[in-house]
Amino acid sequence: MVVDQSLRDLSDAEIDRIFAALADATRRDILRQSMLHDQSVSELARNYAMSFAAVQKHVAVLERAQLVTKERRGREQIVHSNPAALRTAARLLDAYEALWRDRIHRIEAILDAETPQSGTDQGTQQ
Amino acid sequence: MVVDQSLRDLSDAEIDRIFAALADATRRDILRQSMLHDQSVSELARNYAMSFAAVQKHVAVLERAQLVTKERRGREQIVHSNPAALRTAARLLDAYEALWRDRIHRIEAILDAETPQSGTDQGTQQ
DNA sequence: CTAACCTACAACCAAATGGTTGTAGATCAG
DNA sequence: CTGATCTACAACCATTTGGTTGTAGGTTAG
Repeated sequence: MVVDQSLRDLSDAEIDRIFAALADATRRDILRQSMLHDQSVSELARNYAMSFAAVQKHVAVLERAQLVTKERRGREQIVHSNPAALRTAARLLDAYEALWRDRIHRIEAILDAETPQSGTDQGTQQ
Repeated sequence: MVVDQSLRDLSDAEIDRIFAALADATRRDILRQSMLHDQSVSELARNYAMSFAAVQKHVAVLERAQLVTKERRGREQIVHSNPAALRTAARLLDAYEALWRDRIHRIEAILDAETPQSGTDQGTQQ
């Protein structure tokens, strides 16, 4: 799958940017809003009790993390969400969870080796 | 499922802490190490080109995000990973992705309504 | 053209972050 | 007991972050 390859290509800095961008409730909401439907920066800004410039900065953070893209339309800048980056982050977390599952399996394997069954005993030390 | 409930219960601040904790390569590696097997803070610290105190702080960040827990064992503090918090984050990202899928479906529904079939042409203006 | 609107960006500020060093308390080994 | 080890925590520093206000330029409406 192509998804796996994109995971390999991710630099630490890129992953840093994605998670850092997600670590703010306002930005998560902006991302959510822009996933529901594309909106201009000023449309987005009206939803929040902060200045337009602050929202503009939040959008810039999401953009550097490639979670959204901007597209000029006349005097407006339309914010499009980019689900690919989001999916990348989700798959990365899945990979960490897989480590855990591997660990569980390793432990189970050890336990199996220590309690060799009832019949085929500890005779595999070659 | 219990997982869904835990998603509802998550405050913005808790989610902030989880993603912020993940937004640092050293912390992600500490998390990874502690998923492979439980280790003391000083064992973990030997892997990184920074002071023990710095690693201690990173572990504290992971702990506040509930991505790891610490357990005293004699003079050592053993770091255990907590896959539940990781899973929570992954499910949260899945929820965002679901928004996107809903949007696609909404658009498809609109397109279906506008092009009623291939046979019964543009005759639907009531 | 003029006014309103949308955006970009700089300058500034307070608070958080990521690192350091240093000090001190427990615990273990000999 | 003594010394080495593991941890906790404070103080400090540079940088980043999240907010503000202000200025300026491009675009649209009337």
